[in-house]
Amino acid sequence: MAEMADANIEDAEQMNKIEAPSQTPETAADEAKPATEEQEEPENASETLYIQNLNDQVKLSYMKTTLTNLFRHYGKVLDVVAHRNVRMRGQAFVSFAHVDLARKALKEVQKFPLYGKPMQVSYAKTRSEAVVKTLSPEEFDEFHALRLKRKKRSRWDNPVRRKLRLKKEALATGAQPEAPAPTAKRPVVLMPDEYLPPNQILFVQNLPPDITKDALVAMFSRFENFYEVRMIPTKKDIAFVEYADEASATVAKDALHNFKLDGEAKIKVTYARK
DNA sequence: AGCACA
Repeated sequence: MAEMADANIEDAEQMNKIEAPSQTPETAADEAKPATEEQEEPENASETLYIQNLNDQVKLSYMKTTLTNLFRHYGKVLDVVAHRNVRMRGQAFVSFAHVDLARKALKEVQKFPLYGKPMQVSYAKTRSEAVVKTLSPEEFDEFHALRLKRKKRSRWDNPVRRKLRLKKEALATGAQPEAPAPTAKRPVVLMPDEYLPPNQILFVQNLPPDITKDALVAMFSRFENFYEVRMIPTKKDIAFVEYADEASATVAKDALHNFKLDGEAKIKVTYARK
């Protein structure tokens, strides 16, 4: 346990040597510090991570769940906040109870390609409500006592909002299993098929089990730049269909996704995992 | 690019 912590600190220092922003001393005292001093963590570290470059095609609730699951590897996730308005889309705030957890998460998840886009992770500029609430309940209560006095039945305190808020609080403080220390350098998140990045290979699911390869070829070769259909002997309800390029695959995918083969169940056509 | 929640 102690050894692990030490190893992490070393890692953090090595990372800083490569990636830490250049120091800009603000006072003469800072400037006078010996240059031999060890690299320090950036001073802007926060319990909350600010994430940019998220795929805004992904439904917000889905994105929040994914982020919660992704980041719970590093400690209890207090809250995930994201909005879809113009200014805020593609961004999210993920809160932990300790800066150390955030630091480790930042380091390991940086550039992680979520839904096809590398996450850009930094620290939030201000403290999150969820963090204040857990780390300094008095401060939180004081703030809210004031608010409630001012706006008894405002748009932030009507029954609908209240229900939403309670749900959110349940999520923030809720019983998330204590996460074990991460073992892999990169976290493993299973991407839903629908959100996989483009691929010249398509993944076809929910095929009727008696479908023949010829039937599939007939169906998919109607689209330009078709290359081949591959089936798996043991799994008869799925197939892979390859095209010469992503654009061609995309045309076929869009045309055939949810297509009813026997007037029966719809087939599912998505990009294959790379 | 863009730092919210209260």
